Amino acid sequence: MLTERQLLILQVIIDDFILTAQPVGSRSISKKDVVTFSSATIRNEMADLEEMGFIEKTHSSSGRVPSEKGYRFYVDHLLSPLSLSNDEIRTIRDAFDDKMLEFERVVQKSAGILSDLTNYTSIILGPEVFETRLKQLQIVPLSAQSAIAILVTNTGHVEHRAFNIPVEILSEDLEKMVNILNSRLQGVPLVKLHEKLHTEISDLLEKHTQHHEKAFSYLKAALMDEHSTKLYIGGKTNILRQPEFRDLEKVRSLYATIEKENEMADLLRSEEEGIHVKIGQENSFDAMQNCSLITASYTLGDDQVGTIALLGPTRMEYNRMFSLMNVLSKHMTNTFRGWY
Amino acid sequence: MLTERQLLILQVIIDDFILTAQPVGSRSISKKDVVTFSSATIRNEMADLEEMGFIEKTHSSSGRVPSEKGYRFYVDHLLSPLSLSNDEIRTIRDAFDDKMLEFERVVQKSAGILSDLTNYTSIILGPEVFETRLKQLQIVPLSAQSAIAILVTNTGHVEHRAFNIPVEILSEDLEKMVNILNSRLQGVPLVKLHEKLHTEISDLLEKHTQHHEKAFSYLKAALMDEHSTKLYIGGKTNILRQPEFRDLEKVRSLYATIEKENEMADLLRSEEEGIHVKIGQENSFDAMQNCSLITASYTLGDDQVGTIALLGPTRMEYNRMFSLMNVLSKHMTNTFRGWY
DNA sequence: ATTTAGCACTCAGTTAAAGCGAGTGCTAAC
DNA sequence: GTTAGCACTCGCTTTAACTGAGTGCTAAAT
Repeated sequence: MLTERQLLILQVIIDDFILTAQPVGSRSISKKDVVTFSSATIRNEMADLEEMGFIEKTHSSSGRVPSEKGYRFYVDHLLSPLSLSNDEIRTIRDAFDDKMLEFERVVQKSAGILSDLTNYTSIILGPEVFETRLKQLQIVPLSAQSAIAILVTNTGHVEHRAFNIPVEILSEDLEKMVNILNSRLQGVPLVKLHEKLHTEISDLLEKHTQHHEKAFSYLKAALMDEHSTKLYIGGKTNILRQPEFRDLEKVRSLYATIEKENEMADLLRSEEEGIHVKIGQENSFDAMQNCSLITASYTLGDDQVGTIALLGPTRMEYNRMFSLMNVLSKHMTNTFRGWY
Repeated sequence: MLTERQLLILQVIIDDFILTAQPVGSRSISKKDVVTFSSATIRNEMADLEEMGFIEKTHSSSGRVPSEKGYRFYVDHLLSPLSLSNDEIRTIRDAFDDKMLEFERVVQKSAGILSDLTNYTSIILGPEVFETRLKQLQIVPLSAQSAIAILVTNTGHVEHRAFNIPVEILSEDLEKMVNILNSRLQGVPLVKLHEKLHTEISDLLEKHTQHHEKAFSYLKAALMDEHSTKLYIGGKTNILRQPEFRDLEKVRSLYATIEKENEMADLLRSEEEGIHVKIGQENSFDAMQNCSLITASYTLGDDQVGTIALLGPTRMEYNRMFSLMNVLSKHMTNTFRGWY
């Protein structure tokens, strides 16, 4: 177990390193006024802390740098909650002040705020689509040969897709069909739309002419695209600000990782509710070796959970980040509350 | 005026530098088998070319590097048209093979292809919205208090916006209003929508109850957002591949410039039809000092003109880029042909 | 038994000097 | 007009010396 003094020293080292990104030496620790003992004593303690694996040297005669184990301990035990500055509070409040009524806008804005306030890269994952249901289907004819199918969900999400109208189909037929589909499919969860379409199709075909078959297949193709959960990313170029990413190769590989939308989404999805951190190696991706990923959950409606995440170097201002993400996720949840 | 030999030497220097990014020396030029004369002769000629401002030294005893004037001359007079490789042709053809019916998709895909094929950053500007007209307005009620306004244009573009329904308004009223608006506004150019709304408003108010006023103002707010021409950017991170952007500060400032959507859009908009290059200083932005911007126009419908652009270091493979952008813009124009 | 002062040692980083090599400009011969 | 030859330039790379922040260890002080 760590003594009080070791705890203090570890805290000072990590705080200092987070601020300066420079290895911390015994002398600079002894200069802090919370520290009353000499640099020699600190050196002894540091040797112990190093043996226990909380800190490391970058070379034999360098100051100490937190190890991942050190960060983990820091996050778990040494984090003093930090209250946000007035500026930060104001920024967030103002952003949520003007009534936003669309999920996309809220999320986009949140991602922007988070990355601006932190200088890291923010990633927001929408909630699972399990619960999203079809609200209405609409067809807007553009010309004799083409039309746009518009799909509106109960969450206010709108998807649309242009498609060709086979020549033999009249616009009244199309309209009739949409009416039927609407009456049958309203309230159906999007994920079940495909299967439902298949079961409904037989009814429709019996009742109507063969022309419907073709129009229907077109319409289906138009609507059955991906309803995948999208990732919203903010402050991508902030990565370039971090001294640990001086190396372009690292930046490149990190970008490559972030851009794998599916894998990123899976990663975020797998997080539990509440605020969590994955430090360095705890992240599965190689390119994230020197990164920490802080995740927090927000709630949309009663039970749909989404994730906001912050990607930065392991040397992050964890306590400020925690406060920020906490406040932001609450704002998001509040904004969404009672929407559906 | 330049002699044949000087032209040849200039050509070889620029071709070589484009390939290697290294200053080109007289000896390496003399080794090419199109070159029959000795390095000493070449040195003399290079001295002349330098005096005329077509090439430069990076230091007193270095090989030569093309100056911006050199690039300009090269682009204007020395460019041998290059036919694309089969791979490139296939990539483009395949991409345009599956019938895309939405402007956004086509443009997004084109930007992707262009940046993938070139390893530079592609920027595509949509056509002016002058001609875009309202096709249909629709309201989908989500709940008693909220609804989504959907606006479809004759170009198949869909915009939507959620808005609150004031308590005193019934959904029938809303519906009635949308019907009226549709009958009045169909075919109105989007840019005139705002003014038109103001002239129509008096009619409406006379004919109907005061409640409409409030609903109308909400609806108006929902629809009157920006219909600004969007920029589609592809291969942003390709910038990092270029050796001239080893310096993170340059990358940062270039990103900052690109992300100023409005200024970028203005820049592209100001280009004339056809293919053009702006080399280095010819670009107004400071951050683009070492960059060239190649622009090409495409046509949508009969007269709406948009711009595709390629941003890279001045040391670009101009001839390949010209061919690519030529082919791509034609493909785009073809795809759009007869849509509206 | 801790704590601390003192000192030898380590090592990244900086500076300075030396050597290398790609390239030039000039001159004199072809 | 062209070319071979040669002295010269200058960015790079290597090597060596120096600096300074920092360590570990020992012995004295508390």
